[in-house]
Amino acid sequence: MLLIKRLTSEADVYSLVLLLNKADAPIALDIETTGLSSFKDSLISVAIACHLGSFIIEARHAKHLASLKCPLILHNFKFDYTFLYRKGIDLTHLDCRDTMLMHHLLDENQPHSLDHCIQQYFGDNYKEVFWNTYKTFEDAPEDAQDRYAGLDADYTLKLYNVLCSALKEEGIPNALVKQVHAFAFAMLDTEIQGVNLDVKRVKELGLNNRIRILKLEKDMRESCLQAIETIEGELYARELDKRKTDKGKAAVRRPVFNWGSSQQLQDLLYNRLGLPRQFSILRKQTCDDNALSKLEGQHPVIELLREQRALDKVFNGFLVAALEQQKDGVIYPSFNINGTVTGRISASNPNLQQLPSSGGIRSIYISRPGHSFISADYKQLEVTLAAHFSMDKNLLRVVNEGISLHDLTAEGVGCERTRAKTLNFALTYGAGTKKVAKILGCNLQEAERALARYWRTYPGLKAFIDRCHKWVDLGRGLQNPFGRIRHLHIPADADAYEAAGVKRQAFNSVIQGTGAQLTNNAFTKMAEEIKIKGHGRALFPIHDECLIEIKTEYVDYWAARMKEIMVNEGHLIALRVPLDVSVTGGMHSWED
DNA sequence: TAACGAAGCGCG
DNA sequence: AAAGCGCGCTTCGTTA
Repeated sequence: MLLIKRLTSEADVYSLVLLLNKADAPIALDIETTGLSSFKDSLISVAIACHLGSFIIEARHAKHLASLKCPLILHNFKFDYTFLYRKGIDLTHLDCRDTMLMHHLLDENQPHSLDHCIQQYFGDNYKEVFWNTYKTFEDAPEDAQDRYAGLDADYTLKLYNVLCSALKEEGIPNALVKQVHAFAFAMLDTEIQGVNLDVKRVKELGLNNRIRILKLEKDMRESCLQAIETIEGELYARELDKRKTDKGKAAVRRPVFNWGSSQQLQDLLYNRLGLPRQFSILRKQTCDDNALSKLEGQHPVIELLREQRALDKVFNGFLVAALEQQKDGVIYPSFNINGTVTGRISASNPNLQQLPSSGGIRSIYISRPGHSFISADYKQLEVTLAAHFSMDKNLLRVVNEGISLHDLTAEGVGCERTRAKTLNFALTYGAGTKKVAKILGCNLQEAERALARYWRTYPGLKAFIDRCHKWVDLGRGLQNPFGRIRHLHIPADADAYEAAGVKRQAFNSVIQGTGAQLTNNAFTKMAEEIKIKGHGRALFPIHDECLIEIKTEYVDYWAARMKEIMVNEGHLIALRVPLDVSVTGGMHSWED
C-alpha cells in the first residue's frame, strides 16, 4: 500500500526537501492545478514521490521546492515548470527526466498522456474513476485529491524505471534521449519568455486588411447579384419552413450569402453561374484555390474571391489571433516536443511555424530593444539527406557540384523546369502515376513513361526508397542516424491502398526525421551557447531553420557561428555529403 | 449549447 | 474506388 501524506506545516516541507537532497535519488514531481493556463489558473498542490511514498505539498508551501537538488522525474515537465514559474517558483535550473518524452521515443504512434502510460504499463484506472466521480479537481474532497495526486507522482516514478529499461531494450541511444531533453529545455525558455509582438502594427495591418476585404466582398456581391439573391431567398424560405409558429417565423432574419461557406459557394459557382465543376483527387466537387485557379477568367468573381480568401485567412488566422493571444505585447507560444511521429516539433497558440512567409505578416513579430533576429536555414536539406542515404550519382552531383536538381529532372524526364520541380517534391513523397499525370498534364501511359525516365535519372534514389519499403515489410521500424525509430507496419487486414499509404511514409520519415533532429540539435547548441555568453537567446526552430534573437553588436558573430554549428551537425552523424546553410540576419522584425 | 468532422489553407 | 509526407487553425454545418 502506497503511503500518501499531506504536509501541512512549512517545517515539514523544509525537512522533506533536506531529506531528499541528502538521499540524492530520483524523485517524481507532479502538480495539480485548477486548469491548464499558467496565467489564469492557480496551483492547488504539488505531489512528490520518492522511495518512502508520496507527499502532498500545499500551494502555499511550494516555494521551498526551488531548493531541491536531487534528480527530478516529471511527465511533461514543460507544463509543470512553466506553471510553477508563473507562480513565482522557479525550477528551470533543475535538470529532469521527462517520462512523456521517453514514451514518445519508445513508440511515436501511441498517445503519451500520463493516463495512457499508466493504463499501458500498470493497468490502473484510478484516473478514469476519479474523473467520472468529480467534474473538477477541486470538487473532490481533500483525501481523494491527495490520493489522486500521490498516485500520479508515484506512477510517474515507476514509469521512469520501466521506460529506462524499455528504451535500452529497444536500442534507443542514450545520446538521443539526452538530446531530446536538452532541446525541450531550450524550448521551455522560449515558452516562458515569449516573443514580442508589434501590437500597433498588427492593428494597422488588420485595419487595411479589413478595408480591402469589405471592398472585395461588395464587388463580389455586385458581380453576381442576381444569383446571390436567389440563393439567399431559398435559404430564407428553408429557414421559415423549419419554424412552426408565426412568432418563430417572424424571428427569422433574412440570411446573407456567406463567402466562407463552401456549400453556398459551390451552389453559386456551379449551379447558378454554370461554371465548369471542379473535382478533388477524391472525386468530390470542390471550390478550393486550385479549383478557382482553373476558373480564372471565366467570371469576374473568381479573381476577387481568391484575393478575399487569402486576405480573410491572414486577418482571422494571424492578426486577430495574435491580438487575442498577446499579453502586454508578448506572445507565449506552446511547443509540443512530441507532437509528430517523425521527430519534428509542432507549435500552437499560435502556430509560429505556419506564419505566411510572404506578405509581410511575420513583421508583426519584433525583436527586443537592442536585439536583432537572425535566421539560418539548411539549403535543400531533404535533397541533401536523400543524397546521403541513397548515394545516388545524380543527387550527389546536385549536392556536391551545385547542379540544379530541377534542371536535372527537367532534362532527364523531358519536361519544363516548373513541372520538374513539382515532380521532385511529389515523387519523394511517394506520388503515383495518377498524380504524375496530373502534374505533367498528360495521360496515364505517358506518365508511366515519364516515371520510368525519372527513376532512370535517379536509380540510386529508387533503390533506397525500395529499401525503405522492404524495412516496412520486415516490420521492424526504420531507425534514423540519431537512433530515433519510426514504427511502421502494414496491418494484417490492410488493403493495397492502405499498404501503399504506410510505405509512402517510410522514405519520408527517414528524411524528415533526420532533418528535424539535425536542426533541433543545432538549435539546442545555439541556445545553450547564447545563454552562457549572455548574447541573447534562441527562439525556435522551424523544421530546417533556426531563429535566434541576438544583441545587435553580436549579429555578425552569430551569423557565422550559427552556420558553423549547423554544418557541424552533419559531421557528428558522419554525413557523406556537406550541409550548406544560408543566413539572413540583422532584422528587427521577423521578415526576410 | 457543445462537440466533432470536413473543408480549406498556412508552413516545411 | 481510392493513389503526396508531416503539422495547427478557422469556419462551417451537422449531431448529440
